[in-house]
Amino acid sequence: MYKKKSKRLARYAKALSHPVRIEILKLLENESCCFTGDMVIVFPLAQSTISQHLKELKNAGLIQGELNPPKTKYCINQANWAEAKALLCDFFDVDFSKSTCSI
Amino acid sequence: MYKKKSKRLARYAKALSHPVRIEILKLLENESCCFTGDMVIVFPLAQSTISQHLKELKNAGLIQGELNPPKTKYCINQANWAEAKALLCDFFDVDFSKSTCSI
DNA sequence: AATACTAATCGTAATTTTACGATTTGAAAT
DNA sequence: ATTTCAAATCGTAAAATTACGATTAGTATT
Repeated sequence: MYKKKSKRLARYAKALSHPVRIEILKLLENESCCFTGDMVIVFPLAQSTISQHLKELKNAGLIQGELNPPKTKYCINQANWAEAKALLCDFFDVDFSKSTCSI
Repeated sequence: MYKKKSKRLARYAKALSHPVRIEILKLLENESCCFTGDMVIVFPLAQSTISQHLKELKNAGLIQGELNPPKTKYCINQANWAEAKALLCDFFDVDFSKSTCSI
């Protein structure tokens, strides 16, 4: 049907298609890790709604949750994050392999 | 509510959240321009469905249509395309300003 | 004026997304 | 054994997405 790359990219893009999910990921980028409760405080949404968005990010593979009862600690799934970045850079013709060039 | 950047990025990501829209954009990247009819031939979807997807890409600002009756020629909206690229690079910490460094 | 052609729009159905409150789960502390 | 707490799940409603066939619009051509 569609190309594998297109499907994977669309999948990641879908995960990024809601502002709260963008901001959750930004938070995890900065803080490296976060509890669900922290996000419920930060964002003006019900706890169940935040959980739902976290589940979607997890299903898309962008984050992973580590059980730490009664809390859950979330962080970025680095492998898939890197894949998403690579797919997007490829799509937009960004040569990210040179992005560390300092000259 | 949400940060302006997050909303814009989410908007662009949403446009990219369907495989056929990814492939339409790839086609436009390669061919630089395309008629609706070309895409109807390429993709296994009804003409009305393709039109719908083109409308979404147009609403998101990623493409623009030039009336050329009875045909319509679509191409990438370079300004918004650049913005989407910049927002994504910023989000993924890719320094795309250095992407042309050849050393 | 009538016809032909492309593409947009309309109407519709099925599915998915988004959001919420209420309930449940599962481990820790009392 | 109960209670407590965070987080997941359930049930549900409203809205949005995706897809299709049918119709309409608008320009060229005959």
